This record gives sequence, C-alpha cells and structure tokens, in this order.
Amino acid sequence: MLQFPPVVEQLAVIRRGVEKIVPEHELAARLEQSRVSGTPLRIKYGIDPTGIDVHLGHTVPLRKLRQFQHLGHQAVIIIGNYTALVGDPSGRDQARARLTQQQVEANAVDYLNQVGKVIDLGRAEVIRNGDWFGAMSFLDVLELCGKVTVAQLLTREDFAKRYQAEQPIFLHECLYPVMQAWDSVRVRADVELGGTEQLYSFMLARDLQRDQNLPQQIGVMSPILVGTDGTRRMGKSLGNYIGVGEPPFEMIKKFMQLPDAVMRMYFELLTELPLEQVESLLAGHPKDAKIALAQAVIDEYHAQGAGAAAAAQWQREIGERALPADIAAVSISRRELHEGTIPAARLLVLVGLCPTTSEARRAIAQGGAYLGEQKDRIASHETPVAVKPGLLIFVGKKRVVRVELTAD
RNA sequence: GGGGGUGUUCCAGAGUGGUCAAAUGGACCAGACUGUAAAUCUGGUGGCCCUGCCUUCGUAGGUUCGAAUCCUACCGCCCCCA
Repeated sequence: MLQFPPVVEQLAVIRRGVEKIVPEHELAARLEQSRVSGTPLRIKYGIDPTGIDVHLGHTVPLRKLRQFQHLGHQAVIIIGNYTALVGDPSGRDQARARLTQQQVEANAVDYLNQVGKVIDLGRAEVIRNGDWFGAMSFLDVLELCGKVTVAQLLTREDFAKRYQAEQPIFLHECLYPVMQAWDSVRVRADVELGGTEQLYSFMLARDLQRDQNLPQQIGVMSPILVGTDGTRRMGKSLGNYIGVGEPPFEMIKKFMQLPDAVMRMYFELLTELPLEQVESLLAGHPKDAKIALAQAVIDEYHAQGAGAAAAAQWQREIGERALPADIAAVSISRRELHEGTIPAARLLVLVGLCPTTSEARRAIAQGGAYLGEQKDRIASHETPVAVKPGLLIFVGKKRVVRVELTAD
C-alpha cells in the first residue's frame, strides 16, 4: 500500500501559489480518502499542442503537477490533439485560427520534450484525446451535446462578451469546453490543473462526471503569470517571456530587468523556496532578491551551479560594467580603410552594430557610440577611426564587437 | 444579393489638395539618474553620397503646376439588411 504525507502537509504544498480551488472543501476529503485507501489521486493537466516554445508561464501548472507527483499522486497529461483543432476560446475576444492535424502532431512531440524538463514523464500517463474523440460517431456527439445548454455556455464570460458585442461565436468553439470536460470523464480525473480562466470547463467536467456516476473532479487553478513587462500575461506573441530553453545568462538578464513588483509572484509560482525565506528576501535589497530568484529558476532548467555562474557573470559584466567574457569578433576588409582609417558611421554599419547608416549617425549624434576599452565617445559620424585588429566598438550599453581585419 | 464603412509610417490613431517623412500616444533606441527595477527628464525612431536628395500613406491607373488627401478600377477587412 502506498504511503502519502499527512493531508495538512499535502494541502500546504498544493495551496502554494494557487488562486482558487473549487470546491475548496472537497479537496481535503479527497486527499484523506486517497491516503486511507492508499490510492493516488489522478491529476489531469491538458495541453493543446498549438505552439512550441514552453516558457515560464506554462511551467506554473506543470510545476503544480510535479508537486502532486512528489506527493505520490498520478499525473495524467492530456495531449489535446483534437481540441487543438478547435482552438481554445478562453480569454479571447475572437476565434482562434485552426491548425492542421500534421502541425498538431509535430507540435505534440516537441511539447512533450519540453514538458519533460518540468515533470517526470516516466511516471506520468500521456494520453491523446483524439483516442476517444476520433472514434465518436455523430450520434455520440449529439448525445454529449444534449447535456449542455446554450444558456450554460453563455455564462462563460468570453462567450457572453462576444455575444453581446455581436462577434461571431462558432459552433465548434462551443464544443471546446464540452470536449475538455469529456476528457475528464474519460480519464476519471480527481483533480484538474489549469489557469483561472478554465473555471467554466472545470465545472462542466463536474456536471458530466456526475452524469456518468463518477467522482467529481476538483479544480486547482493557478493565477496567470505576468510577463517580463509586469503587466500583460506572459506570452510568446507579446515578447515578454522567459523560455525554459534559454541559456542561463539570457535568463538572468531578463530576470534582473523585471519590475520589482512581480517578484513575489515569481518566487511563489516558479520556485520551491519556503515562503518565509521569500519574505525575508523581499525585505532586503530588491537586487539581491532578484539574483536569488534568477538563480533558483536557472538551476531548475540547467546544470547545478548554472544559476550561481550566471549570477557571477551578471555581477561582473553588468553590475560592474566589466567587459563581457566573450565578445563577438567581426572581420572587415582592409580595403575599407583609407590610410588606415574609416569614417565612424561606415564602421558601425560594416561591423553590424547598426543596420543602416542613418542609424549609425543617430547613435553617434546621441553620444551612444564608443571606441576602445576606455570607451571613448565617438564625436562625429565622419570621424576617421584608425582601425587596428582587436579594436572594441560599443553602441549603447549592450552591444559590443571586436574588429578583426582581413587581407582583402 | 442590396446598403454602408474602412485600409496611413512597428502598433494604435490624427491628417481630406501644397507649410507632410506625415500630429498624438504606446513600443523601441540613445543620453542623464539608477539597483541595466520603477518613476522622471532630454533627444531620437523610412533611406541616402544628409544644410540637400530619394522612396513611402492597400494595389494599379487618372485629374492637377502639385495628391496620403480628388476620380476610376481592383484587392482586403468590418458592419447592417435580406
């Protein structure tokens, strides 16, 4: 018989960083039941393989799933290869573009690779919902639809909004929550994980489960992680994300530029640091807290010690404005030189620091271009620069190259 | 099928015959400050052989000394009626 930690302990872990549990009171009872009977709870998490880059926002529910795994419960990953064909209408004010089956398949494989960085896939069930939806007849679909009313659908905020705004709501979109709920029936979910925008689907799943005389699932909903801009939700298209596949130094740079206000949320949702420790970190200097945050997250997705190494590099190169460890070398032809020199603006373009001459002129005019280790400011776009191999050229605070010369 | 509307520089959104490379805001870039956070301030954001020249305002033509602005056709998007 399996052993589970005491219910209070489990609850403490589960509640961390969770916005809503519905119905809250059922969770403890269900955990108790599982502990007594030695049966793990089945924790469902569904993903639609619509994109490919897993970022920290995606890891929030995934981490919750991992926590459940650590507590001894059964992770059930649903690959929504059929639901992806519909497109999740959640939180959208218009219909989402549909994908082809081929795209979805390719995405699914890629997704699992990335998901494996967060949870233990070896101990998880991975199921495609096409397994059952693909086999359903139209009659089956009709029967399923007979369990949901339009009025119910319209209680969803996004549908209601679109309805009122006279925006189109397609029938297949209406089926999305129904399909998602049916997944819960099929996998006999005890708990479903997701964002707060999933409330409707989670509740619908309970209705369908009751209809099938199954235990009703409990929804454990995480808040939406805000992006690096501190305002909008983290998302690939908004360019405000930190990807789990990014190199440590790239990650720490993004972390250090985070608005202070989001730190508490990031600590809570993206790390396992005890909350008391988080509070004391937040009470100290924000910069130190950010370093601790970045290290904790980086260590999870890279080799042990990667976080500390990245922090040290950040401190050296950015905190102390030392020269970066690896500066890209760019070769230019000697033929560009006239008596050993070249006009400054032309140099910046040749070396790739500025895309156009106009931009190079601007950078120089605004005092944002420098030469050599001493970072001497370039005075004018026509200043002749004496180029010697190894010369450092800077534009702004972040861009540097080292020039090399080729014979011709 | 009928009626109406709309398409502007990265985004939003002004501009309805010259003073428009095109207001304003966002975003972004550079500078100051700083913890490369926030806030704030300054300058900038089509290109070039840069006191001037060239190309841009859905596409193609046309009217005009002159068009983002007027006309014609086409394409796209939206709404209403049926």
